[in-house]
Amino acid sequence: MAWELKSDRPIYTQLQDYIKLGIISGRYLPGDKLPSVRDLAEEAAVNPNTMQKALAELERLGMVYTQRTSGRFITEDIKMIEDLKESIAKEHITEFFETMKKIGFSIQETIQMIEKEAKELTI
Amino acid sequence: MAWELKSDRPIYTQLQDYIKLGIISGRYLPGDKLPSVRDLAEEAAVNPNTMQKALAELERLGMVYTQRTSGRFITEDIKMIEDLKESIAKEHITEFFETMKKIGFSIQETIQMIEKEAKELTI
Amino acid sequence: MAWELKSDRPIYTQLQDYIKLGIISGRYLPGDKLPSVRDLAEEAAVNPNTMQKALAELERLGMVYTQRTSGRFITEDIKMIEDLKESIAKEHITEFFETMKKIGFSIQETIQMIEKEAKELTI
Amino acid sequence: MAWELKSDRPIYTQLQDYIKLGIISGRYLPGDKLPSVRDLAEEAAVNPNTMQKALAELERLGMVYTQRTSGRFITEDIKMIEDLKESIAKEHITEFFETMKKIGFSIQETIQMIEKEAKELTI
DNA sequence: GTGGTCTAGACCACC
DNA sequence: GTGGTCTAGACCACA
Repeated sequence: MAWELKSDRPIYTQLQDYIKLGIISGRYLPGDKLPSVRDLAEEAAVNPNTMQKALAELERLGMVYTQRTSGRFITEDIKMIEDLKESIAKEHITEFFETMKKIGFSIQETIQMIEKEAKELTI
Repeated sequence: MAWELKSDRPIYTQLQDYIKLGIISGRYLPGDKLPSVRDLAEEAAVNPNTMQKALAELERLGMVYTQRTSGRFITEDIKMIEDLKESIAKEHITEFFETMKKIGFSIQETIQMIEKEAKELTI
Repeated sequence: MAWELKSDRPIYTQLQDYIKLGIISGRYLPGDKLPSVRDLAEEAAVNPNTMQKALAELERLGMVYTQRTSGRFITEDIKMIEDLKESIAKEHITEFFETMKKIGFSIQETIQMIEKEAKELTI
Repeated sequence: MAWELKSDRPIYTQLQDYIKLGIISGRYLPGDKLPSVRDLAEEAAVNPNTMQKALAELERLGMVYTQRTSGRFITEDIKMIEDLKESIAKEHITEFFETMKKIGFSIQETIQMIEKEAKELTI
């Protein structure tokens, strides 16, 4: 994983985003066991407390759950994962449309360009 | 103008991007006079030398040209502006596709989602 | 090295010319490491920023390349060096013909004089 | 005439060079009357005293002579003019060879290049 | 008042 | 120690 952390946003929210991405992209599968907080923290080069905070938040959201003594696991609620995937995608889509609008393209023009670009990418 | 400058990338490149955006979005029209280096620097809250560096680079690219003692002007080469607009749009499209791919959507799925989203936005 | 800097032309362009001369004359060989910006600046008795500006321009032209943290190196593109050598020589030749023309010698007369002078110099 | 004066060499010597050039290039003909010191000074945008100094030196060299009450005239000693022309040309030729040597060309190579260039210029 | 250049001095990331 | 960036402040030519 990348673990590229920027300084203009709280670290723990970025950690959350990376883990969420791991879940929705299928790298972490439903029911899988997550690495330990300590291992994840080391991997991301952050303080374990920061990673702990990120995971606690994800747990509050129901994305992961803890089994005492045996570790943290990815939720098995597939619908929740699908919903998260969709909502994150929508965020990026909205942001993308806004960027294109700033450049000077309407939604229609953006659609046209993206379809054209898609054809070139899938040749 | 926004002039939101982050610290994870050289400021002068960000200034370039903002000015490029101003040109391709039509806020600065071909042949228009740009504010003076000093004014732009004050507006962006950076050192005049930094703004100067950004503008010198844009000049090298042909996006602006200088009339000594009277100021800097936006290029009147409309094709160049259109090309820049398109290349910047393509960059964002490519980046967008990559982001969606990370989330777990193929190009085809992304297209479908974006068309669906576009319909909702244009209702 | 000479580093004789005049005040009727930007210093950084003169620095560029000196370094170019060093490259085409073979004093700096392809792939050689240049002295550090600071050392070159001290040697030429200019501000490091000025030397940096000169080198950045040479880098843009492809005459030198940078390996971050380890230094700047002369291009290994021998053809580029040969081309530069030739173009600089042509500039001087053209300028020389113009000077001779001002004095009142045609190109043919200049050729004759220079051949005569060459014979005397090579006796 | 150009009258481009640099600050890295005494002005009056540069004025001498310009006038010498005028003489050897035939713009001022043997026996011609020179403009007045005042007019020449105004034309060159220098102090009349400076121009006076330049002319006095040329007079000492015999390049010009003064007829009281009627002004300064170009020498009618054609041989002197020819000699001057030749010596100035030789200076430039010598300097040119040195420049080419710095670039990395021998006298022979320089001759070859200059003959080649001359052909292109006289096409 | 405009852009352009230069200096001095500082801080940063990288290895 | 390396290149890279940034700021502050100064001076210049030009019209």
